[in-house]
Amino acid sequence: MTVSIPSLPHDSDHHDTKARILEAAERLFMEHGFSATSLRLITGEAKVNLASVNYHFGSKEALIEAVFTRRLAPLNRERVTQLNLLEAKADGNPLTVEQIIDAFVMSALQMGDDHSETGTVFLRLLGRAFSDPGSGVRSLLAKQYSEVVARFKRALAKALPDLPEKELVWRMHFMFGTMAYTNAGMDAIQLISSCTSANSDDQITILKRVTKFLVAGLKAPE
Amino acid sequence: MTVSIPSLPHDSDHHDTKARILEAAERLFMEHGFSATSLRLITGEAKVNLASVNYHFGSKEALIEAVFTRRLAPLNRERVTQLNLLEAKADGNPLTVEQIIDAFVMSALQMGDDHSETGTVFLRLLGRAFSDPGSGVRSLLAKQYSEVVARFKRALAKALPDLPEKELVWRMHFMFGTMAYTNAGMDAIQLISSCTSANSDDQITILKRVTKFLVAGLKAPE
DNA sequence: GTAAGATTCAAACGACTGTTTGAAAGCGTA
DNA sequence: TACGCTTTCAAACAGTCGTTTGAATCTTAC
Repeated sequence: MTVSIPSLPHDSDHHDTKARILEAAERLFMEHGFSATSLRLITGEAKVNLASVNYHFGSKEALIEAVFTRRLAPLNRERVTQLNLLEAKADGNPLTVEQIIDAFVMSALQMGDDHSETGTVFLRLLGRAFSDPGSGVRSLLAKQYSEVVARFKRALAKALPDLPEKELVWRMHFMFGTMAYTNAGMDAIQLISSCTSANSDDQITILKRVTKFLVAGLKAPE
Repeated sequence: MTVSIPSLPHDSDHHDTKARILEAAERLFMEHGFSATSLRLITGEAKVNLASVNYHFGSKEALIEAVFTRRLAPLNRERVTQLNLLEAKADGNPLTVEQIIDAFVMSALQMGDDHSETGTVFLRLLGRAFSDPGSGVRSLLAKQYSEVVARFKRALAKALPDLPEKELVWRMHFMFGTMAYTNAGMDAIQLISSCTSANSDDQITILKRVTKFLVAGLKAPE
């Protein structure tokens, strides 16, 4: 069906079918949500046959899981690595809350840079998924996040020795909420800004802002 | 089709069709999302005929809007009222950030009490809607929120005179994110709490926690 | 070359979607 | 009772959904 060039030299921009499905799905899931994104839309955008998603992934549900595991696993591995690095450098001394949150937030940024534009797309998708009720997405996220969350909880407990555990758990919950929403609705900032002056900032500035916000919230006096 | 009692005395628990649709829709939208909730599921749960939703509301999209406007308008009116009350009592003196956030957060709680259980259902639904990409839900929320957001932004700017406007806008953005996520994922707290000790708190305790978190974030030093 | 296996393709499957229809039923009023 | 109006109802509409199928095509190795 390719009319213009019968056989371009299987060069760049031609990923294999599987990867093209993953990329199109990632972006479209972010734009329209999971249940509102049809396989026909995905395969149409990826320029692959409809049946190939079932051939390569088995089902739509499995495709959703594949979209997440592809990016989430490396991201959370990086986060734990960064935290380990910090603690090794601190040599027993407790880290500051700033350092810990920085390790968590900025790892996401690095992933964003690694994969250029597609990384930020995934970050927003991640925010969406956290509040998506359907299917097994939530339980999948729980599994993928349980390790890194436990790790950061331990570090934060050491940095905030006077904060009861229950209080810490809730504040981490709020923290995840802020991040999820910030990622998901980066474009929705216009909802609350009458002037459009806030849009000109790049992602790193925004992440520094959210870090400052989160650190203050976590350190709030009892 | 009602087998047990042919004609119960059209007494309590029989709202009119319109209200029963709204209540069933509110709960099911929260549980499964918007596009994943079919009209047949709603009308089945509400025990009304399938066609009645198109008869009373016109379309599914219009039903979604009706679900929101029914609760959001009074809620935001209450928020503005509370803020006006505080400023009148302060007699020209600037309010504290605590007072302002309290007015915003606790108004939601009052609505939760007014309608008993259904209020909290709507609060979670609201969180969902904020990150729902599909349809015109977002733009509807923008319209419903624009007034109250502008009002609280003005109050916060007076309470935080040293904070640049752009910074304030972003911190309000984070604040909305935290609240949306807290409402949406109250059940998802188990994601990050290995022990299930945190679930026993009632809603007012949680809201006091989130208020403390938000106030600290908003007052974070530049 | 041919055969075997992996992959793509167009077409169709049954199930489900939101919406429409026209008749049936309820209901207040004259 | 008979009327007009509102509301309910079962049935069907056209369309989309995820998935399956079997043949066509590509790839690799002998």
